[in-house]
Amino acid sequence: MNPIEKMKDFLREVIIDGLEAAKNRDMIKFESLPCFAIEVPREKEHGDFACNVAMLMAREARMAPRKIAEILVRIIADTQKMNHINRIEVAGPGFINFFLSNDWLYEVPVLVCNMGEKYGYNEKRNLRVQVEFVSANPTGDLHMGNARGGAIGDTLANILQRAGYDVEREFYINDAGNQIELFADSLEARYLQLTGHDVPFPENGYAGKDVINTVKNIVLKYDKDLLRLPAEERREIMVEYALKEKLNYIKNTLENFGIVYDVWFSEKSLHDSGKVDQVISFLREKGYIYEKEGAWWFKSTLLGDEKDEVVIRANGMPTYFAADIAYHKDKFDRGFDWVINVWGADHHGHVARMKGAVQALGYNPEKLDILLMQLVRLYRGGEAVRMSKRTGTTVTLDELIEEVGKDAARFFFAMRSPDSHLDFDLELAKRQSMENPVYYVQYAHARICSIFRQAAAAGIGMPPVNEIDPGLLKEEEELGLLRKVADFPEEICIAARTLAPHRIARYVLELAALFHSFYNHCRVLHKNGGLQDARLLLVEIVRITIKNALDVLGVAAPEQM
RNA sequence: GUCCCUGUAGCUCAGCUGGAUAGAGCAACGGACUUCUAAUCCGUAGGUCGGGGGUUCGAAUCCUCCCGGGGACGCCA
Repeated sequence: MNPIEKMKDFLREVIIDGLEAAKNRDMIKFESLPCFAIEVPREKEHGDFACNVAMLMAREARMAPRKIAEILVRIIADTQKMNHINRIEVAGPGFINFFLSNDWLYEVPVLVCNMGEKYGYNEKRNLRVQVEFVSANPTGDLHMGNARGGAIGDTLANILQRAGYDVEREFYINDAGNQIELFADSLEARYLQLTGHDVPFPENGYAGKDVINTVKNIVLKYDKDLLRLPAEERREIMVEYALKEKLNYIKNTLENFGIVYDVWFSEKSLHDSGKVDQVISFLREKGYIYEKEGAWWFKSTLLGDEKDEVVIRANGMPTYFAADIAYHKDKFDRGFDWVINVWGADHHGHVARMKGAVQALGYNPEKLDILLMQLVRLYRGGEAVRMSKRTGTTVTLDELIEEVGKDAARFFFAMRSPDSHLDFDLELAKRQSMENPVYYVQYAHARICSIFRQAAAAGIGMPPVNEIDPGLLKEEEELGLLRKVADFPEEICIAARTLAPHRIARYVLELAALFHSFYNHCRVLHKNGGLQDARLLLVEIVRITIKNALDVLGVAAPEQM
């Protein structure tokens, strides 16, 4: 399933057996084994895998690290059968470097071919994880921050699925609270304006043209009929209409961006069902809620936060935070083993009290991970563009997809660490295609497809895998590709563990680079039948891996460019 | 003022739970197409990892203090 992990486990066993043997012979003294690492050295001269155990044991064993390593290496060489291992050496401050024979790499093609589009998936863990992301306000267009959140969240969800988790994608709909009131005010003002009344627009209202368009649709549907209704009723009808339209728009746009959710969760439903009230009562009974200046406060300072937070306003209305507590209770009640929220960094102040609330509710706050993503700053030809729904001066996700393309946009967002502040220059992204490395990767895939087209045209087909001898692949470029392909499942695991979607973008770039290099150095189609078959097999597994990695990123793998 | 992120090659960024001589792309310069797509490859050059101190066998990575950039600190979400 995971060639790298398999090999690491094997070496780990070899080392532990060796250490036990040394202990039994009184050659190295130690009580317990340290938590040592088997890692892949950066330098090729340092072997295929390296181990730091000797350095970690030096203190307890009262022995120089190199000395420990030398004893261990000798014992391993004596007692182990040394299958897979060509040689072991001690290097640097006490690293033990393993040089493997290539036979383990030659097992990779069969594995990849058999797994096909499933290559990259690890064993099931029987753990359910929920990823909530984007959760944009349904009062406006999707902006660049939502785009980044979408790319990061969806890619992360894909990674977790392949790491063996059962994943659900969720969008939290903020269809309640103050902003909806403000949304209603904005709709009301626009409606009255469009039907010939001279009314002022609310100061902090949603001034974007998208709201005007929505109200134009309302006018098309109802004409001036709504004027005859009481304001409250009119507002209700308009909000319902507008939310429906907006959500529809959000859903469609995100689908165009390659994102499909399992669950759309309504904040309003938490209020309507009484779950917000219930959770506040619960916390009140537990002593986490107190009254001050007419409002009810959550005592988050008890749980490590800097300041307490209002949950029920003096006017009796619950805050967004109150609903969010109920929402997270609901998440854990649904039985998720791991809950991940992708939030913009502007919400970071909310993290500590959210975790505190989860703890107060009696759940393990470590099961909640909040992935903060730094904000996107948008530029157009070097000039900063302010992103605000209210002022309406923003580039929407639709426009981004239209201008830059889904694949380039998703790759671009996924390529960078969530922690990096992202300056996105639209002019640059459009003009300089070389700065969209997505083409580089897609081109590798298309090139491989082209080889198979050429082969087919010449009547050449790839024999069944078990009739091919991968051992004929001996060039440095070939071995490097095998090795890189073998890395993929492990790369997925690391990306999942560290919540680092950008690792996959970098991985597939490196894989594509190795392929392009191979392509320029080795011919696939030539006279020698055996080597030709082996190389066809090699590029086939590279193609599968590129395709699968691009799938993780939500980027298409074209067969022709 | 407090908190979060960030500072690595000219530019944009990697660097996994501390590991060996800090990497990639773009830009620059020099090469490679009668041969499976040159949207490619090969080579050269480019660094005080913002700065000081500390922790240890070992620090770009961890701690601390400064300096610079972004963001958050509301009975908004």
